[in-house]
Amino acid sequence: MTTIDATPLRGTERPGPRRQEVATRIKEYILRNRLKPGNLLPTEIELCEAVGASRSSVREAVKILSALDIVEVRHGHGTFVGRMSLNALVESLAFRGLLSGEEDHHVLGQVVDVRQTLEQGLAAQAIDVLDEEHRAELSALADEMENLAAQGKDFLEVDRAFHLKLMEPLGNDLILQLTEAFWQVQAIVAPTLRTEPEDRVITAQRHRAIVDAVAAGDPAGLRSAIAEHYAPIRASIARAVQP
Amino acid sequence: MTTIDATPLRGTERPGPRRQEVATRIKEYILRNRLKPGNLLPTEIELCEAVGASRSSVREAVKILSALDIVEVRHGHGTFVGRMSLNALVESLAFRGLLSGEEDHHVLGQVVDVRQTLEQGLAAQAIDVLDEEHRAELSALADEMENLAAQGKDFLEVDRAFHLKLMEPLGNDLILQLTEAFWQVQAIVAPTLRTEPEDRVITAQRHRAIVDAVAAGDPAGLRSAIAEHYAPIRASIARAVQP
DNA sequence: AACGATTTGTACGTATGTATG
DNA sequence: ACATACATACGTACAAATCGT
Repeated sequence: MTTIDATPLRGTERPGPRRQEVATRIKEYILRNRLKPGNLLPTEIELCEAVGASRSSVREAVKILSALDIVEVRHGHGTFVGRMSLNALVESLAFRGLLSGEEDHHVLGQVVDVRQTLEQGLAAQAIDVLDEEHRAELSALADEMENLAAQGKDFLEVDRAFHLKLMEPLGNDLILQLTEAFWQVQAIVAPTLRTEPEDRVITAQRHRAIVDAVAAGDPAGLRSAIAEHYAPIRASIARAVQP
Repeated sequence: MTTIDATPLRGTERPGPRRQEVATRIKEYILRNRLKPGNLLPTEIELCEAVGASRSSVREAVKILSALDIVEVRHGHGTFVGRMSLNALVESLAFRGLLSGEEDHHVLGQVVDVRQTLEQGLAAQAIDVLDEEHRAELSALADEMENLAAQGKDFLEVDRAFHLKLMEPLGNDLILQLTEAFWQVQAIVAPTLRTEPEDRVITAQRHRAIVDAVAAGDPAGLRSAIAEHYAPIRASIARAVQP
């Protein structure tokens, strides 16, 4: 049932590198056979025969696709259709941020801009779809932040959960994954800043303000609460540029 | 001057696959030496010696990094620090869209949501920073769209230029690249829809409305003009689900 | 628990294509 | 035209992980 169009790469036509050709064929195979995430792909050797390439080339192509989470390779088991996460975006952006963050942190600042824009832009409709249960969970997370901040501890995971919970009821997977991705990028790049302990207390309070604005059903208030929530990190970035 | 910390991977410690180890080392090398995009990296053979891995592992690692545009390889020339584009996001998201687009087009719909959210959220400040020259260019692009639409032609490139020009004066590289990336994803996935010729005429007119709102300095009008601009593609998606 | 079959991971060798001088 | 340096491609052999018997 090997159906990878075994046309032997007619004649001299060789547009790009071999691995790119192979990667394209594998993607076409997935589309043509309507495979879904988690489905098994042919073995490397079968792919070699099907596409007429060496195993090295096939492997390099598969590694490219796995870096994009289009496929997922499990040692000793097989190659599967990937989960299509935004891992590639995170890795790429995070590295860019680390590279630029040695001097200024302008990439980090841009990430904060995007996060704020998305959350503010979706705030109004978030209020409409947030039910009582969601509001209670957000409030509980804000409580937890305030407790941890009072103890001088950080609350990375709680913060992550908060922002995801805020966007979750919109029912848009992509927005949820972008929220997650940009949060991760900030979590990776931000530690290169020195963070003031009092900033954490302020940040916890600002999350409380967001919850309050949601409960009050006040879109404009929510937008400004979100903006103020990002003020401490912006201040840290500004401090880092001119210390 | 090879400085890739040639610790021979002490003893039995082998957390992940070899290529992941190598990829991490290469990233560390770039960061440690403060390399910038375009700078030359050591040759594959030098990397092999430095990290104590075989050619195959090094190549697979480099291919992963090149898929993320962290490095860029030029045949017969060498390996360089990459341009850090969002190519990985485009490839990953576009494939996801194609995969889901065989039945419904919910991924395409989510991409449209994100594009609209970003543009609406930035519309207000875009008005503030757009100068006369920008407005003239936007107007010229809208003219061009209307002309092409009247002739029944498509205007993909003009549309792309329009949306980039709208976000350009904000001075945020990341937002510009996200605009470009999501546009590309839509351009790749949308052709799987059948597009009505009259939709193009309407879309051209909606771009004109955006220009007018910018010229009038009317943020609320601009936001609704942007929303209406995406109406035709939303309608196409809805038609595709139940034809 | 142990073994073998299957599949991916790593290593090495050789030849070829490509860009630079 | 030639030489050098580099990436590309192929093939083979063996190691490591997973699964079923």
